[in-house]
Amino acid sequence: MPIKRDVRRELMSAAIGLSLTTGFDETTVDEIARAAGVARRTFFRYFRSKEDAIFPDHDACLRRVIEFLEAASPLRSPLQVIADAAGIVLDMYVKDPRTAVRRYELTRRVPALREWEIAATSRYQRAFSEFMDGRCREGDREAFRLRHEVAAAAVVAAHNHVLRGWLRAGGEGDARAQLTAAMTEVTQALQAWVDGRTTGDEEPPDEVVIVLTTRRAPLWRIAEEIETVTGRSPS
Amino acid sequence: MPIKRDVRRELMSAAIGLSLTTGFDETTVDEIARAAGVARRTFFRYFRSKEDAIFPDHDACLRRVIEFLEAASPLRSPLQVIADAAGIVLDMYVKDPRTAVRRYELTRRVPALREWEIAATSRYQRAFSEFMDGRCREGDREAFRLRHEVAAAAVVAAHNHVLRGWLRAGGEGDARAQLTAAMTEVTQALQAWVDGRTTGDEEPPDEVVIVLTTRRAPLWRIAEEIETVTGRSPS
DNA sequence: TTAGGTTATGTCATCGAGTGCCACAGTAAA
DNA sequence: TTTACTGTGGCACTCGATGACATAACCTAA
Repeated sequence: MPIKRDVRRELMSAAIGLSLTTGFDETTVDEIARAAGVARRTFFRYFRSKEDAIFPDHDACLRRVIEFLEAASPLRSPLQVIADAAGIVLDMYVKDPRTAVRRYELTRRVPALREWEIAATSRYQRAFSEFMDGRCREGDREAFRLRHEVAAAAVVAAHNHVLRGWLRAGGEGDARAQLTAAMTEVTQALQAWVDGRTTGDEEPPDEVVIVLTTRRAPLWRIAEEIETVTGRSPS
Repeated sequence: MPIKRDVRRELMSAAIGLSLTTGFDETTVDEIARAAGVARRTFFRYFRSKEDAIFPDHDACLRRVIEFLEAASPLRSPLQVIADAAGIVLDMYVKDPRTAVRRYELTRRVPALREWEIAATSRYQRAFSEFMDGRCREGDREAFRLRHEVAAAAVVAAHNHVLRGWLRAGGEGDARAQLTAAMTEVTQALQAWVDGRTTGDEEPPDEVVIVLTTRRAPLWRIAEEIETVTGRSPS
């Protein structure tokens, strides 16, 4: 039984390799197909375009991201969820550092590829933004859309920041840890605004008082309890 | 003396018009050129590609934005400066609402155009980010790059939010005022973090939620109740 | 095993975007 | 007028991308 060749993988590898040595524009689809041992027409059965062959995993990754978002618990903060979802994208790069770094070399040199990747990341951004819309109370949706779009853009920007740093370092270092750190910064900076806890007009922060009681308890009893706990009388 | 025709403008107009009626992919460069009364070869002397003919002003606008950034007073907050710079981009659309709306129709229908525009806006974003880097003390640059990239992404996202809203409304309404309002929100939410006044260590102010329940109630029931009352899920 | 169907691949033809090269016309300067 | 420059048209060519059709490989059921 002959081992089934991974034609798709071989085409991608040939596309990246030839583009790195000869240049992306200078490499024809014919050459890529021949290097992978298939016909030119077959190339276009695996990839929609020549650029597509350089980033073959974004489609599948986007699907995984959307699944992740849909499966996320409604109890979690939407901002935290999309910050986690960015980790799925990062993983796609991290799991094959060698290819990722080679690709990075290419995208730095070829504008067409840079724009292709920007378009790809914009799809994640859109998915993030729509997810946050969906997790929002319907009546608030319009009012919060700006915050959702900004939050999605911020998370994608933070992801790209970490990714580029890791790629510039040659694929060395703990990208996941760096992503976590970056996301912590971003979410802390944005969480309150995204949640609508700050309107920009800024009331002083309230203090949390948790009272455990029963529905039968009379009001004066609750007041008494709050007073002893907080040291002042509830207003 | 014959009035010199604005061939570039006529080509753009023909490209948008024909694409709206016949479809962008279905319209050939031949047809666009003929509609503008020039030869096919001339088209490519004015535009690098067919997509370029739909958005002919982004190149000049990006140059204006960069000039504005370089001319901005170093005394002003960089975040405020890029928020203002976004106004230059918005103005490009607003000064010709009719064309802007027609273009919007096109970008919604043609993925290639959507991606072209996303690539264009990413150039503004990059300019914003690099500007903030440049206005930063050299030693802080690395530490602040994440914040700069996030801030640039946030400003661009806010701009796009306002722009899309205005376009969906058919080019009616005071887009500039809406942009100012959106930028006020965004800058207030980000200013402290971008300036490094907060390190992200402190907690955002919490909101008071008082839950009256019984000790017997299961956790999911409480979560459900909080969600319906506050409109969002507890984290 | 064979027949029948499905899937992956190859061949061929065609369209159209984008580019290089050369020619020509109008215009301004010498 | 000659010279030089600029805008334009015509032509040919490459190559990305797609559709139509043929063929080979594989799987399944009888």
